[in-house]
Amino acid sequence: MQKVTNITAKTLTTTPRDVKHPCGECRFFDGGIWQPVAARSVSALVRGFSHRELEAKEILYAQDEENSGVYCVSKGLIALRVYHTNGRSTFLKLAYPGDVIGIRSFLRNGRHKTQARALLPSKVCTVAYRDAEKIVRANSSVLIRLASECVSEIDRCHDRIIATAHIPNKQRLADILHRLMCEHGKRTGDRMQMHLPLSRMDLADLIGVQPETMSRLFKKLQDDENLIASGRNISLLCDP
Amino acid sequence: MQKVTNITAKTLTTTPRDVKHPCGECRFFDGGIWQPVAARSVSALVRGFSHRELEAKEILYAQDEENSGVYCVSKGLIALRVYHTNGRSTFLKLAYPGDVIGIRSFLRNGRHKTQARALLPSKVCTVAYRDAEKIVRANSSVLIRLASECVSEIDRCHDRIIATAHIPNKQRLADILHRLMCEHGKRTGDRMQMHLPLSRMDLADLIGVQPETMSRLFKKLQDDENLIASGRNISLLCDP
DNA sequence: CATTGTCATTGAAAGCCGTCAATTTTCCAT
DNA sequence: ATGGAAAATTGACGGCTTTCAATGACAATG
Repeated sequence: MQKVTNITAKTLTTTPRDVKHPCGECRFFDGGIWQPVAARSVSALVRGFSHRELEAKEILYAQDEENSGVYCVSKGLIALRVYHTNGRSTFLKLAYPGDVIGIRSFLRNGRHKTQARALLPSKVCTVAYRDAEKIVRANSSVLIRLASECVSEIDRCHDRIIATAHIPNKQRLADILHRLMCEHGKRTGDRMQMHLPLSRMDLADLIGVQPETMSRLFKKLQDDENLIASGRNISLLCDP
Repeated sequence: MQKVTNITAKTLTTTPRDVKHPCGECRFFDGGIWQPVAARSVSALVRGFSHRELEAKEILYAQDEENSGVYCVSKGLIALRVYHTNGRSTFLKLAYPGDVIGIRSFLRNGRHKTQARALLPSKVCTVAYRDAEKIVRANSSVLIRLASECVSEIDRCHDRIIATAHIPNKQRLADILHRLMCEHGKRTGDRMQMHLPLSRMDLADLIGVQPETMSRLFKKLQDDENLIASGRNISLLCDP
C-alpha cells in the first residue's frame, strides 16, 4: 500500500492516503475553506463530500432544520432568509459562488436559523457534518479560515446596521441595484442591463420596508436616477 | 527543573512550567476564552497578560488603532461605537463583564473598526497580541471558543437587523431599557430604579434615530408605559 | 459668580413610511 | 393559449421621523 510515494497522487490515484482533493477542479479551490488541508484529511473530505444541483426556488436547507454540514456555493445564487412568527421575513444574505454558508449552525452544532433557497439554478458542494468536524479538529488552518469567514460576516452585518441607520432607503436600493448589476448585468452601449434575480418582495425584505414602499422607491429611482425598470428587467447608466 | 511533578502547580509555584493561570481568580474563569489551555501555554498567557483600570469616559482603544491583543471585560461597562466620516456615529455594542472584545481585529490582525470607551469605571484584562497569537496557535480549543464568540456576535447582529426592520422604535427603546434595568437596576417596592449608564445620544445611536426623536420616544414611554425618567435616573414597573 | 460648552428638550413644518383597499400585471399550470 | 393565483402597483390617509431653530438644564472652568 505505502511502498511507492506517488508524486502525482493529488491528481491520479484513489488509494485512501493519496486521493484527489474533491475541490481540486473548483475555481474557488485557492482561497477556499478546505485548502490547504493535511494529506491525511483528504480522504475524510472525499468521504463527506457531495454535490447538489438546485433549480431556482428549490430549498437547500430549511429554517430550524438540523445542520448537516458545511456548504459551499459553486454556481448560481442562494438567498438566506429568516421567517418570523408573525408571517414577515427578513432577507439576510445573498450567497454567491465561492461563499460558504451554514457555518454558524455548523460551529454551534445546532439548527439553521435561516432558510437557504436558490434564486437561480445553482450548484452547492457539501461536506457532511461528521467529516467536516473531523477535518476541522485535525486542521486548525481550516478552523482559522472558518473564523475569518465569521469575522467577515460580522463586518457585513455591521455595514448593514450602519447603512440602515444612516443611509436613506432610496440610496440603499440604488446601491443594491448597482451591486447586483455588477454581478448579473451585461453592458449594452453606455448602459448595463440585467434580469433581476430578486423579486420586489425580496428587495423589500432586504432593505426592511413594505412591498408598497419598494414600488414607490423604484418609481422615484426611475424619475431621479437613470434607471429603467420593467418587471425584472432592469437597466442602469454606467458609473460616471 | 523537571524532576518533581508538582500537583499543586496551578495555584502555588512560579516556575515557567508551573505558573498560576492569570485568570484563576476571575469570576469568569470557567466558560472564559483562556480556559482550558495547555499547561505549556500558561506561561505565555502570564507573559502577555495585563490589567487596566479605566475611569468612566476613558478610551480603551481608538477606532483605526492597531489591534494590540484580546480584551476581556472584568468589571464595569464598555461601549463599542463607530464614528463615520460625516460626523455621525453608531453604537454597536455594550460589553459587560465576561464579554471578550477586540476579537475581530485580533483574528484579522488589523485595525480596530470600533472605538471602545468605558461608560462606567471599568477593569479590562488584556492578553497581548504576540502571546495571544501563540496561545491560539498551540490550543485549538481556544480558537474554537473564539469562533463561538464570533458566531454569537453574528446572532446578535442578526437580531438587531431584524428588530430594526420589524419592531417600532418605541418598543425597541422599551426593550433596551428593560435589559439595562436587569443589569443596573435596584428593586424598590414594585419598581426598579437605576442610574442610566448611557446618555440620550448614546441611546439614539443605539436605536438609530436622532437625539430629538429619542427625547420624544422617552416622553411617549412616560405617557404610555410605566416609566418615570428624570435625567439619567430611570424607574420602571417590574414585569407583570 | 459669571461664563462657556455640552447635553437635552420643545415646537413647527415637511417628508417618508406603513396600512388598507382596490386594481393591474405577471407568472405558471392546465 | 387561457384561467387562476400570486406578485406588483396605485391612491388615500395617518403616524412617525427628520430637520431646523430656539430654548432650557447642567457641569466644568475661570
